[in-house]
Amino acid sequence: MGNPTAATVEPAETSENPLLRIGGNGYRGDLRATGRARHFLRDREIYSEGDDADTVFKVESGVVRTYKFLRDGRRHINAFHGPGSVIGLEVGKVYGISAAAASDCAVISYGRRNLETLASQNDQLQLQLFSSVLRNLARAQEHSVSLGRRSAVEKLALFLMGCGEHSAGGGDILLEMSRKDIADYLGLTIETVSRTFSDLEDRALIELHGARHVRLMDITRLRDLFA
Amino acid sequence: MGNPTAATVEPAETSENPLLRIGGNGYRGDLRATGRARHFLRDREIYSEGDDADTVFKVESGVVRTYKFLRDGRRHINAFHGPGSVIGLEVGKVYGISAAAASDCAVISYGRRNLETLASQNDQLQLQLFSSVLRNLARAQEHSVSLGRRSAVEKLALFLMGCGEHSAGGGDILLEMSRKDIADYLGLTIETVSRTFSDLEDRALIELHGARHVRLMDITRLRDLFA
DNA sequence: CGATTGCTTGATACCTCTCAACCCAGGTGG
DNA sequence: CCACCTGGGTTGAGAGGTATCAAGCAATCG
Repeated sequence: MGNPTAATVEPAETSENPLLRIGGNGYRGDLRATGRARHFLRDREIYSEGDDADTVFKVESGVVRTYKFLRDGRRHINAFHGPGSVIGLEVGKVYGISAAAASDCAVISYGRRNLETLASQNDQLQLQLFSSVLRNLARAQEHSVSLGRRSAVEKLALFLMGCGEHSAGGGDILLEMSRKDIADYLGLTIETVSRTFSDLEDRALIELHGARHVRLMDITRLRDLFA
Repeated sequence: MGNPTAATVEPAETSENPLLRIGGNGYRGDLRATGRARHFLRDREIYSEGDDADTVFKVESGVVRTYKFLRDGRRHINAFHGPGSVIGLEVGKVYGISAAAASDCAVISYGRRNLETLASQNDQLQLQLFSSVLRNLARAQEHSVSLGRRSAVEKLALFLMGCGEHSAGGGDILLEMSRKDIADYLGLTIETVSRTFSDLEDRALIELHGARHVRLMDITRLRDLFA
């Protein structure tokens, strides 16, 4: 951890995660089933909505964003995924959403088929995948509430608090993503995000040291902002 | 089907669903593990955020809404669940969201423990549960885009089209839910929902015969509304 | 029949978007 | 080393969409 990272990114859970151990000590099956380490530069596409969903990914470091486009170009970011998050699991043949690197990041990719056979033989792995999806769902539900019912300040305060929880400490946050990413995640425009940052700074709730470095100055009042 | 139902409600899938067959032909295990049929009147609570998540439900008929409250009373409805939908599966000890009957409805309840042991012995059931969660996630993601990036007309048009897909046909819809439910689902107010209905009617895209009975008059132009 | 509840409609306020200018840091090339 | 360009971020003015507050209407219920 210690990784200044995105909001609502889940804990690393390195210790008890079977996916990480596949191919490591203990596993004796087909080697092709093991994950393959891959790296993506910032903004590089990982998979795209509509593509054949033949690969599942687990984030190792950095932040991945999953997102969708409307026909007229409006974009919506559904989630930021930090270390430990599993993405790319699908019911159907194709991905229902796109994924790209929000920052430079490392992932492990697994062939869907291989993962499926592996999982059918390994209850713990199955459970891991299941809880991972369940966590993604819970996060999506939580975020929906923000999108549907919260104001710009509330959204941003909540977002920053989320980032703060996973960063090293002291309320110092290094944002991995651009203003546009944040806007598309919170259902706002860049301008409103920027203005809201300034607003929070005027109220002395945060300090901005450059666009990407935020310091949370008054956690209590920040928390009060979103009831 | 033929059941005039909610938006984004999934197909009944009665034929190939193991959950439905538990306790029916073939099953030989502990009887307490089988589902118990239950009925809920409109607006009756099924489970509540924070409660012990010891029961899983499968909707048989009617519509269930899952929702959350903010401290100040604002409500957000995350989804409407029609026949075939499974709700109440959780990672943690407690429910992360509340569920209530949006219309009178019938559900089958399963003890979590029982379901878990059952699933560990039954691959097909496991797969069913997994895909059910995955479908819920996909729906949540799709809906997020609406909440974050669509206008009131777009939201409502999309909602109505979703309802239409699952209703008997001919573009005749009987809404199971109130204006407030729709508003809280789409991230709007009752007034805006009402105005938008009237707006669509003025444009001759729909006809209203009472608040709950909607007829889609121009599917093509309705679809054009949300790009 | 009056009261209640859910829905519609109107007037106005407010929040966020849109369009536009500006700033700043970083990179390039003369 | 500096002029220039570029892209991301900030700020401003005005427009527009949705919320808010308030009134009215229809159906339901006691």
